[in-house]
Amino acid sequence: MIAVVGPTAVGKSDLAVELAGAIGGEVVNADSMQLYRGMDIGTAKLTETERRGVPHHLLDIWPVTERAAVAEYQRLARAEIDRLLAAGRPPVLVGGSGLYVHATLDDFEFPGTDPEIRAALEADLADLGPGAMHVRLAAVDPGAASAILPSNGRRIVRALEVVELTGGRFAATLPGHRPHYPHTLRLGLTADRPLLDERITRRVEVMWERGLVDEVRALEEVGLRDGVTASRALGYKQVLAFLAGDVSEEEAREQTVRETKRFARRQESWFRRDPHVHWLAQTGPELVQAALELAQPGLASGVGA
RNA sequence: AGGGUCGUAGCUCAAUUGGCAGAGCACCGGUCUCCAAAACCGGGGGUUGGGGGUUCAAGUCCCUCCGGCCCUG
Repeated sequence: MIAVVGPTAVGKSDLAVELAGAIGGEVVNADSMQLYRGMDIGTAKLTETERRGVPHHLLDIWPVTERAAVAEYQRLARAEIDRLLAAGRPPVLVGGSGLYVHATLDDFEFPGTDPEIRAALEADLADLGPGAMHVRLAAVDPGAASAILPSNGRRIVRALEVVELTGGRFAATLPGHRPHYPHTLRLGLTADRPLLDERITRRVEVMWERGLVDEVRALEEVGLRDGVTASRALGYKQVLAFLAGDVSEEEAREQTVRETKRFARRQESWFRRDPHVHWLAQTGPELVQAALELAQPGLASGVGA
């Protein structure tokens, strides 16, 4: 199996198609926002033509109203990967959602979740603020409390949920990178800052040209505004603000560019920590060649693993 | 040309009667166990347009030069 990771707009999707085509594999999506049905332009989802006949999995599986869940994704992704491996079709996992990739590729177990407990805790957070919730966490799980900053309401709520649900402690630090799938090549794509920034700017411009605003309008009809996760996606959030009259269209586009650049930086810092990643900075045909050279020995011993 | 007004971080602007030059955004870095395109944290940044003067002390007061804007001719 091959995994292609890296910041947004470096060219992961295209490389994944090239690689899958070259080795007779199939693509598995690891992009949290491409999981949503109808979010095409803003997530830069490859078109049918661009997929060039290579089967893609885990795209368009959730309605925009659904709240995303890593654990659910992990289940789906591993099922898909296992199926492909069994069929002798090397999976090419591609996406920039660090947590999703990590949870799929490495040993990573999520404690459960409970909608009622969660809702109650979120209500408390809204009423009392993160500071008070942090005090509460410190009383039941001092270890988690010391690892989570008092200002980070979201993580505090999750920690309290896990403690309440399991009666145990909340692991507030990520597990190491112990591969769940042996013989997996992790390719990281990078580009120099100025180049990446330019690509991001151009990509956002193209999204507007292709009709992102109309896409968001259509999704608004099916409940995008109520989608806790989807409504916060880059581009979508800004266009929703424009449609609500809070900002001008120009501001919405500029904000999207800025936020996307910041996001790309967070993605890089996430993947940089994974010691298994082989980084590639080439572009064009050289990139595919370099990637394949790394992939071939891995495949020779890894198919069917 | 004369009169007025402004000039402070990359950008927009703060800074009592003269008293340690700051904030937002941008930029850079980090954290991350079910909303992760999320949520959160840290950091570097300045000859206060130039020069001179007054003062223990000048972004602030005085002179001069440069630049922008406004009014008048």
